[in-house]
Amino acid sequence: MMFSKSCEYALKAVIHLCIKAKGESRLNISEISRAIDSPEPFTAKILQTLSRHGIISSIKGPGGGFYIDKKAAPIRVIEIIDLIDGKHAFDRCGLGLKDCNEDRPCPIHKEFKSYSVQLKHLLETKTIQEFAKEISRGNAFLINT
Amino acid sequence: MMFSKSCEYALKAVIHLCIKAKGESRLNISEISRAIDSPEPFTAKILQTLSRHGIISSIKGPGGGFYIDKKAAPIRVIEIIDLIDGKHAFDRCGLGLKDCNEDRPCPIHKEFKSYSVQLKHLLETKTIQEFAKEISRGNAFLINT
DNA sequence: CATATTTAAGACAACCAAGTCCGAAATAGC
DNA sequence: GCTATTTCGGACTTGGTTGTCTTAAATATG
Repeated sequence: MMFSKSCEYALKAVIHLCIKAKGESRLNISEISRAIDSPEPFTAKILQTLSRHGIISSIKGPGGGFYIDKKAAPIRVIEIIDLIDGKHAFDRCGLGLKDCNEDRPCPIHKEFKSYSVQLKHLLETKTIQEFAKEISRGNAFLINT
Repeated sequence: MMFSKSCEYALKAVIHLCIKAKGESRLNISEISRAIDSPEPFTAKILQTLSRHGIISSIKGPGGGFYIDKKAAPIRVIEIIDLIDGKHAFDRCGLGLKDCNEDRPCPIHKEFKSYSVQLKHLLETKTIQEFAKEISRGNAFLINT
């Protein structure tokens, strides 16, 4: 697994919010977890974290729920990964060395580096909104049939 | 983390054996775990698994230990990963979907696929012996300073 | 203001990977 | 054959991630 379960749910949830709750409309926890096929209370925890850090917004009380602020900038995929899984979650040494670098590389360093550089660039430039658009168009999906 | 701790230790251990215990000479558990900086009893478990599946060889008793059969074919990196972490450990869906494919992709499927294909090819063609050579030449390392 | 609805927060439980321990089996050397 | 050494195998412990539950806080509505 590239990312933790928490991170997978976070990515799916924010993508779904971008489609269904941009601006005025809101979605509550049960609607979200149903849409992305995730355990409801666990999803609640993750949504709270995302909200606490300002990646998504929330409103308590009747008619409340979670939503994406219309005026907010597009959300880069890397922001969610850094928040949930920690920085450099995906570009650590393949053999687990703490200090693996060009000067003192592990044997698979060079090969892995070329991938993680590409991957990092992808995650830093791609936005959740772009993914949401693919879903809206029916070109991609968040759950299995 | 790309691979499990078990898999990291397995890769390091087999690389080390390729350097120090090819043919007649053997290394025991404490020598190996010291060389690759891993917990001794946990490393023992992993070496047993590798031995049971014929990736490395072992001899019990005084002067015994683990070694790489000189006559055995070079060990492809993928063999160790498949054994320890299970098949397709590294090319599962980035969002955790069970059935994610071209026909019904998750939004990050296409981008991830292009990496996992490259990575898979690398792991299927690179051998432990090649990595061992890099270590022997002083161009790569298995532990931090 | 009372009530229903919804998120917030923290404690708790279940699960799995990581790591330990111990007795059994094999074997080399005396 | 006895002893020391070493791997083998299984049971056990620990720690972190995943997932649940319960109570509190906020707020919309009548």
